[in-house]
Amino acid sequence: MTTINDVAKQAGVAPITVSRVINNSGYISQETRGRVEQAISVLGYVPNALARGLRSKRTNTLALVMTDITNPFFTSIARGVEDVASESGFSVIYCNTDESESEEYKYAQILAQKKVDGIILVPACSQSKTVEFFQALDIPVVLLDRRIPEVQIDTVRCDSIAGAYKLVKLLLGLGHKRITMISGQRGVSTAEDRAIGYHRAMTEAGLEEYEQVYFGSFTQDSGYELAQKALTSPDPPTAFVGANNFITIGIMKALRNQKLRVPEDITLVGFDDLPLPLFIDEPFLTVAVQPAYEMGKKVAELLLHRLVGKAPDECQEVILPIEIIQRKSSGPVKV
Amino acid sequence: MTTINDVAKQAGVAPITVSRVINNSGYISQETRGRVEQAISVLGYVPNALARGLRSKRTNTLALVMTDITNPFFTSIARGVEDVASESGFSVIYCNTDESESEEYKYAQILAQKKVDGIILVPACSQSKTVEFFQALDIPVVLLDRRIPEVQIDTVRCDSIAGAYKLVKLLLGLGHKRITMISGQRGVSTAEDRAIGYHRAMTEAGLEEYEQVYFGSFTQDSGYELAQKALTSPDPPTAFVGANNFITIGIMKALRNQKLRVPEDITLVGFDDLPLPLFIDEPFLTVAVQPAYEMGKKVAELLLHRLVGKAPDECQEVILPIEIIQRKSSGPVKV
DNA sequence: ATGAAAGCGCTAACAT
DNA sequence: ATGTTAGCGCTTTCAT
Repeated sequence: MTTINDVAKQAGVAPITVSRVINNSGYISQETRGRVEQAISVLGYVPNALARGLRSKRTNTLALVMTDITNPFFTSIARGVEDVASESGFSVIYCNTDESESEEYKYAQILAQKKVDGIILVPACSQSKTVEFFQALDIPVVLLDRRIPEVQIDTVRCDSIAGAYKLVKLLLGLGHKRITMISGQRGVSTAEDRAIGYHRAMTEAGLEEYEQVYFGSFTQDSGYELAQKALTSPDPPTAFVGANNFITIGIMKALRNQKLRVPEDITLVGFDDLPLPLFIDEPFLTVAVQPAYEMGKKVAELLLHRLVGKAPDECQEVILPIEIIQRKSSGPVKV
Repeated sequence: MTTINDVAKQAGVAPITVSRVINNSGYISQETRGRVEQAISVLGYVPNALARGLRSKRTNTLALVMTDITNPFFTSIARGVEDVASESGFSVIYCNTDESESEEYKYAQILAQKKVDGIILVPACSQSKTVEFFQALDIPVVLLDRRIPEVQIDTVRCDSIAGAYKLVKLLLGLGHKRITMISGQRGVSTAEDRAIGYHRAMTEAGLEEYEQVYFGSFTQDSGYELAQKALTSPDPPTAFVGANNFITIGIMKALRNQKLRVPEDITLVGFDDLPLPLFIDEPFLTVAVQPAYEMGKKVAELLLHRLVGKAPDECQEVILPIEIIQRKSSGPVKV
């Protein structure tokens, strides 16, 4: 294996000079730089990141720990993170926890061992000890998408309460009263907050008696099952709100299954769009859209600022806007 | 930061003894092991993977370099790789090249620097110098999904020629003659092979004069544009074959755009299914399905065997079966 | 069953 | 503008 010493000999300089060339640090004469670059190229030298990291205590690596890498919402986020990180010379390690605390813990161990410089975490649940684990090791962490109450930590997310509130308001405006929300896991802030926003809108409209929220998980299967349950209840809803894209698709399937047409027979709205490349039909769902790519960019920027000490001491909470896109799936209540 | 030396002092042993405990290597008395584990727990010690890798020359890390991480086909592959790797104590670094040779080169540099133990590569093109780059550095590489001619290297893929052949045979059996294939990039084996399989079936049927293959890229946009072109040609096809899932969706959109119903007005088949969670409609496309998850498992197994020297010296080519799933989208030719 | 010494490849700190 | 020295945290090698 070619090392920095081999390059140094080949170029007739000291190893530290080679180091300065490959790091663009310190003063190097044009002439010396040329000789070193020549030697690097001749020998096919590739710096050893392990040695660099061990010595310098920086790996130029971030980690993005997500709960579901198959969800296009997170894929878009990942692109945003990657774009910003790579522009600053950082690489990104992607980890998928599948909403499991134990998987999250497993990755926390690995990432701590690998000495990544910073971590972007979508916590699997609010009780997660992962943040404290990293903070104890002095590894900067930033939360993404979901908040954890009672912990001082940088967070980039959207206002799920407001998003759900607006979505339900829209339904109320269409005359709906029996509105059912199908949400994600209890103990996950986005699932809880969207239920809170729903509750707020319903209460304001004096419709407490019609309130119906099901908690499950952010998957199609869960959405399907809970929608089935709601549909077979004594007083089935005239409108559904899905707390994320997969749940909403699950609800859609349940509706199809019951031969209910959207929006002719029943109304359906949800959180998070699906990207165009995956649609065969024209997009027709009325949705609350979170700016996933921008969330990824923003969270990476925030973390990178932290790393170079450019961020203010107190922790920041960045709330990005949710946009309601009204399409065909939301119709007036049928009588 | 807590190091192995701190743990050693705390436990009253030598650092090497701590090393043996955390690596489960060599002989350790139960009593010593207990004291060391106790010390590790008390101090919250996390081993430094950089130091370990630097010294031991193994990082227990694989890389999976893909061309499009947003494609569910690759997401499934990634799961297969992850499952096998993690079972063997390896972690996986995921890289997305977006079909770009220069991105591929960029990641090659990073991965070589990080000293990953082995690499699974979906080459962006057949002329890629990436394989030689890694081989020169003695880093094991295995190709996935796409082959590179004239290079001796382990490969796990499906038989695209046979898959396309079967798909076209099916169309011929339905009475179609004017069959158009929309394929991916020239110079990518899957794009070329699927065109070859098409050609073979058409030739066998004596339909050379009807042959029409468009090369573009494996994206929805490309599929859309090329399908538009084909539809506005003097002699438009009665059936389309999309060379991957995104292309097929693009074709579908072009058909919608022309108010053509599938399969009543025109037939559409393609490669690679879309996973159920993303479907709102019941799946209705007739497709040639590659066993993505198994491909991922298989390629990871092959690479891990290479790493421990369990694989035979000569390189292996594993060809997994393609399954044709016939659904509603393929109908008889309209007269 | 345990330990001592050395060194992996690099860069921080301090010269010159 | 370039070099010397030392050491990051660990495991290999060789002892005992």
